[in-house]
Amino acid sequence: MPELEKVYNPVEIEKKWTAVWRERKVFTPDAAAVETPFTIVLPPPNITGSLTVGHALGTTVQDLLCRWKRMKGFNVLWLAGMDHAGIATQKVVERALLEQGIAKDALGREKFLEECWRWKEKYHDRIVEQLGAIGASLDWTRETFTLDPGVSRAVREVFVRLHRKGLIYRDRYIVNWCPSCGTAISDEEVDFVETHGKLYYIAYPFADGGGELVVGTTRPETMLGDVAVAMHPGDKRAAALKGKMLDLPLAGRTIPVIFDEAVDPAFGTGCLKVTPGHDATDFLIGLRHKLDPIVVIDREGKMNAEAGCFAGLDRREARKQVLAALEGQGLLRKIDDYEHSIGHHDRCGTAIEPYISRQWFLRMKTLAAPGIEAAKRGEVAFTPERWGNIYLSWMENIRDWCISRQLWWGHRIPVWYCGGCEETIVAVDEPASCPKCGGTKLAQDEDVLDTWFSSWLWTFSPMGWPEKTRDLETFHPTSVLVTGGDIIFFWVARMIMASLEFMGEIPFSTVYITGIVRDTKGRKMSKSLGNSPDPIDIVGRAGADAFRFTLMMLSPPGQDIMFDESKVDVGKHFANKIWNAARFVLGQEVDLGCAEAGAPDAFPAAARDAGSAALYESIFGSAAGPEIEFGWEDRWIVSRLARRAGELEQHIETYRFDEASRTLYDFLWHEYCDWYLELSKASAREGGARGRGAAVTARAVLGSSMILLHPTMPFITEEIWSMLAPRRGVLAGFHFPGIPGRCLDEALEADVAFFMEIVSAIRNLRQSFNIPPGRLVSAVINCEKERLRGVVDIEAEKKRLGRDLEKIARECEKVEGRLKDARFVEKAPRDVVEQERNRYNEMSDKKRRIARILEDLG
RNA sequence: GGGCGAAUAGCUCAGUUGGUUAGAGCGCCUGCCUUACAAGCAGGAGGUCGCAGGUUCAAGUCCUGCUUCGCCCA
Repeated sequence: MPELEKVYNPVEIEKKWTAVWRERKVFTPDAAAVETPFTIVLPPPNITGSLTVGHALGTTVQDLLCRWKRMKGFNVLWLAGMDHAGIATQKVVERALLEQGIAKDALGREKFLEECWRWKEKYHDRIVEQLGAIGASLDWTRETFTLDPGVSRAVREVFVRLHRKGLIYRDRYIVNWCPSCGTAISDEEVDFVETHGKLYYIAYPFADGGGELVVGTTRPETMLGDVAVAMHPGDKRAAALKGKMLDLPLAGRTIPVIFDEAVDPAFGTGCLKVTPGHDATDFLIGLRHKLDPIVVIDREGKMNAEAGCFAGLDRREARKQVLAALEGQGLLRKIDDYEHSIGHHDRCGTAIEPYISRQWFLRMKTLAAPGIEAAKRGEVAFTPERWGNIYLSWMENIRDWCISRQLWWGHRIPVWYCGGCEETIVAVDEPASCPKCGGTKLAQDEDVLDTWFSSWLWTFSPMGWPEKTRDLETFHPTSVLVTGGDIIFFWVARMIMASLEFMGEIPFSTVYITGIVRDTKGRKMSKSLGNSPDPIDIVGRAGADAFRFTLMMLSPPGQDIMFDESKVDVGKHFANKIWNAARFVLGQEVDLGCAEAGAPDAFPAAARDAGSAALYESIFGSAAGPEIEFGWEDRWIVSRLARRAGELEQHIETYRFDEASRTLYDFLWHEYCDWYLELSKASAREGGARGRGAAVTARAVLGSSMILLHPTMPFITEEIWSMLAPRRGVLAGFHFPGIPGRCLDEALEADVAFFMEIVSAIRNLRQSFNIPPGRLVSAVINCEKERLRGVVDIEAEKKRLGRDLEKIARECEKVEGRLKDARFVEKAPRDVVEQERNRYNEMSDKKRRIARILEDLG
């Protein structure tokens, strides 16, 4: 037996097993295998940077499920991959280049893309390293990148099919425009930020000279693009104002007064300036009233020629100058403080500019319908359930998806325009010539697709779709999707729609939504904030197992986690505890006979009936030598093991990873180490048949614990397993039949629980009577005061017992009152009443005992 | 404005369909280097479960209202 370090040192051990697993290809499933498949696709991390603690949480959950299922005998595929993350990556590469003094536009599209690919390689390798460090049992042989040719082909295929169906269209429309990134973005990419702003009241004089209308606006600079002033048709002033024209100040134009239901009569003065070029609501009003938009702000957020003397100004500067000009003309009536939400680009924080431009859109309503049905029928279930409602409410109010982006990094839109006849050609592969005029001057659309337009195919595009592959047949639909609630709209909902549309089946049956990992200030841990420790550093300091265990223990479903690295100590201590238990068990010098090889027949039948021997056989293949005898404590711990194993299974199957880790922790630390191993030391000292019984049990229970714990703490369990059962192969690939049900012994467990209570009581007395730990005491405690005087602080003891007595008397009264209440006896279930009676008897007994001791103490 | 989540020990959190004296880890106090583990062992202190009502034989748990914090949607 090798000498084991006193303190568990994970670094070398983790490195070793990572290599062994890779070498043995434990995590690469065979699509042709007959076992039931279990599939998870890794939410492809963005290659913008390295992973955060939040990723570590999601990865651990997935790994736990995969390892659990693998040991249960499933054919497990956990698919690895990464996302090109269009706008996010383009942004970081742009910034990195700028730091070297290189502008993106000066570099040109080709060169810039080369830079992006270089970036991708670097962070790809980093992420692979990180995932490996936390023990992810991913299948890297099937690894996919969202810009891989196969995926790209799938993306184009999808675009063409949707276009053919009439679901993809191109239109000039008002979109969310990021002036800083210079691209359109989808509604989902806009974050609304509550802002202290102003509401400006501006007077628009009537063109015929009589009076004025005052409009309230938060964006005075857009007035230069006003085309009307709108009021609610029910407004009292409506009749009088019909057909009236207004002079638009600063612009030298006249605009009509119009009436539209969309105006909120209670807001401001009830008069709304209509600016279709720069507001989504106004755009729709403009359409309804056939008013052409006037655009006054350009794509960079500067005023254009339409803005007259304000042309060239930044939109913020323009606001100041417009207000000053209005003030000068005496038209600025009032300024109120005003709290409102302003949309910002979620990637760069720039205030969004509603902007009219020609973009590609995807009609979502028809795609959403089957996705809504699937969730309502329960074919796709969310955990925790409430996320299902969030998904449904979004799906039911779904809007068209703007899928084109004015970026370089991404899937180029598969559309070509003919220079000869202006024909638009939508095709999977680049056409050689125009099918209409035969011209060869074809130019591909300059834009790329939204990143999510490739990730929404993620459950099937990496498996080779649109080809009918063996992988697709075996592993689709996938089993569980593990991800954060923040990308339900971006990703989860769209995957459900894509899979139903193109595969004709759901992408996954369960969506497990993890909590969000926050720092101690409550901020989400993110790359951009830079407030997440690198998982690799935590692993380096505490070990992957400790980190994983802590994450699982800290994450009740649906709750965010306030993470602080000091919390990992729980896991670190636990790993050390396990290590030392193993050190103790493996160090016991007991002759186990044919510990691993040899015939099980060598066992006496009686011994084989005992749970621990049966267990030993089931794990190690055969059992110890002929002479073996088990004690009650052996049967007890085996019974506890069986019970805990059942609880664990229950918890994992219901995604209660916090409960699962607690179960393992309590069992191993308290039941196995604190009670069982301590009890078994006496039997071990006895030696002989009894000693062997204890040793076999200690090993068997440790062995099964390693199996049960492996999905949570893969490295340390693998290491201990390799010492415990060196000929049984790697634990990661071990199929475990489960703990035999006959190991359970309820009566024995109850007896031992009682025994434990007595032992605790004696320890308590011992401590309060200051009896040295080394001294053996008789279990019959004599409380005659004369003998105790001098040894015991009698006053302190009396005080303590007095408190106990008070508490128990109070409780006793409560129970008594309950039992005397006829309504309780009549209405409460029989067993509850019975239980209360027993409690009453027990407590009044205890009350008498304490009172007697107090009396004895004087 | 609508929806959702949270409020339990000094700190971070459990407490699944209402039913023993509300638990854990950390921190704190006391005693122990008991030959697996001081990252440990044994014992202990500490909570009117955010507030106010209600339902019930019985409420941390269910209902209503309110307060504070956080998130999502408009």
